[in-house]
Amino acid sequence: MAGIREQKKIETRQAIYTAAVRLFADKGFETTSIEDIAKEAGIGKATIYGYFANKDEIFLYYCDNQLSDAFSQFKQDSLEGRPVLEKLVRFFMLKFCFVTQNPEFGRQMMREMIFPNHNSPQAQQHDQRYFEILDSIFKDAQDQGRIGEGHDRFMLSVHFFSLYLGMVTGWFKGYVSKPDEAENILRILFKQALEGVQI
Amino acid sequence: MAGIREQKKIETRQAIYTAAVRLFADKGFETTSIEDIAKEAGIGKATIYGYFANKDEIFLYYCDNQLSDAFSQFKQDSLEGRPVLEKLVRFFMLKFCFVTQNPEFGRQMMREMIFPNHNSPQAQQHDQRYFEILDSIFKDAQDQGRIGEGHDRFMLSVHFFSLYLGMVTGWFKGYVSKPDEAENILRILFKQALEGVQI
DNA sequence: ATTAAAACTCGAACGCATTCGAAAATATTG
DNA sequence: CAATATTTTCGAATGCGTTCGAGTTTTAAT
Repeated sequence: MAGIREQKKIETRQAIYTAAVRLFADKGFETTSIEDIAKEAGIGKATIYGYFANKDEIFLYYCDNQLSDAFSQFKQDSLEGRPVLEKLVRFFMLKFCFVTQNPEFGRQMMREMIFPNHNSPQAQQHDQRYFEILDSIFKDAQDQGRIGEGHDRFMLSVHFFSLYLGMVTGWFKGYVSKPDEAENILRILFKQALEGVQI
Repeated sequence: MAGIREQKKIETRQAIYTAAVRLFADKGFETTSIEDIAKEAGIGKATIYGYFANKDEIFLYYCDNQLSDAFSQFKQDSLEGRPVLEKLVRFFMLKFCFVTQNPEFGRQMMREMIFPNHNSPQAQQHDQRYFEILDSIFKDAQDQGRIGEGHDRFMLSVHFFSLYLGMVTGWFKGYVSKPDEAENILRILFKQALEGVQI
């Protein structure tokens, strides 16, 4: 009988995941232990390691799902004719929402995504989807003659992503405290990048 | 007798620090336990917590010392008449050296400095010194009429620091593998920022 | 010099992520 | 339907960072 095992594997993974999400949301990441998750999911704690490599990966899986939702929401957003600046700000602020909703989650996520301890294929895949969206924004802009064709689109993506990163750092360090302020800083930085600062 | 205690405090702190540096350099950060450090320093492990709040702080203290050296070296460097681009690249590549010398150290440092778990005054102080140097670079540039006076110097600092951050991320994610490449990417990004990408 | 307060020390204990290893569940083969 | 191989499970054990608390040393006050 093929399938009894496969069926259970899927169910168990899902059970772990939903238990984890519930607890993370309820008590936070650091204060939720693997044993808590196991108990909530009704299994032994060692079993979890048959489904996720470590605690961080459960968390990353969650982040990835959340952000995927945000990304697809962005695609549906009709920003067709809007200026590049507007599109970029909108895109990154969408991502930033996730960070502000639960600061502890956000920091943990950034740490894992930006300076990962375990370089998982998960994260790499996430990056790719990320940069695809940015690429499409810049492609439109180049087609419309708003941005020079000579600029490598990947480098443009890296540039604006970096600026976002810098702003988020400021947020976690307490230099930026309100979301409005965050958006404003993003706008200033993006404008600098678009217009240049040199005379 | 005033001083017996103060004297010992300084000695003990130094002993912990040198033991930690020796072991970190020898075996790496994660594989060096607090107990190892205590043994090497000839004290009990709980004693360490009277001198450093946690393991990360010992490490940050080390990073801070290393980078302070690099910074003062930079000031002495005679880049007087050179273009802003050159100064900036030189400054950040100096910092990047530290990252490349021991990748594990570098990642750990970035994690703690950019998305700190414990927001220590240590790190804040470090940031400040950091931005002071950038500020002086931009001040010179504005004085020489190379960069518009209208640009807030702090925002300029944030901008270029962000670009550095983005490059380092690429390094840890494996998209950038050689230091030469790193410098090149930095150049491209900095040029984009200086000249702008908009038409 | 005596003594009470304060600071320091360190082995034991705690909580937690992760690994081990033997037992149980399922699949595969003859 | 055995009998054997493979996977999955989970309590126990490991290792580590950090905290506790009792004992010790130094300081301050009389």
